[in-house]
Amino acid sequence: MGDNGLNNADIMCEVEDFVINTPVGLLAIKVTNDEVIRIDLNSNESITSARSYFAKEVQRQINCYFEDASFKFNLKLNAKGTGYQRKVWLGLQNIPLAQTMTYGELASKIVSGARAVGNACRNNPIPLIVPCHRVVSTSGLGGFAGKLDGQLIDIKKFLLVHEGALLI
DNA sequence: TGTTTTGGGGCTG
DNA sequence: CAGCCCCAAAACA
Repeated sequence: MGDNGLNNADIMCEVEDFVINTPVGLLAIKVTNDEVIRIDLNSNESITSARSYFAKEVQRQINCYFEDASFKFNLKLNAKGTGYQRKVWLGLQNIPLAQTMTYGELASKIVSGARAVGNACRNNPIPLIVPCHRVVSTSGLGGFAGKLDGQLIDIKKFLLVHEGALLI
């Protein structure tokens, strides 16, 4: 890491943005040549096509997931965050399909606190693939993408139903 | 229900 | 560095 806070990779890699349509609305996706950097839910941008080979592959895998929730993503991810955040995000990826865990349960696994886990989940730059939707509150669904209710929570609910972790 | 405790992160000075 | 505020929680009465 240099003084300007950038890795060499940040300088060298070209970034491609594209927007796809999914059952949970438009997703704005940001990739480099070989890594997923970010996924934004509820994008307001219009649909744009994936250009690079890698971008097309990301689009293909996301379509596969919406077709069949048991599809396993095989994509290189580059989620930028603090050490703690990365630890939480790693924990998220270890929650099996169709299962949920409470913020407190995940916290005890990594020797932390429930609210701290929630904070890190809120800052997850790659929702969907890093499955923060599988973490719920003891007294309900908890939040999603920084929101406690509304459209985003409907998406969280949809994903859990899609995966079979939640009855309709 | 409401109140209290909680653990990281980010901001400010 | 310290102090302060922000939260997608949880425990408890």
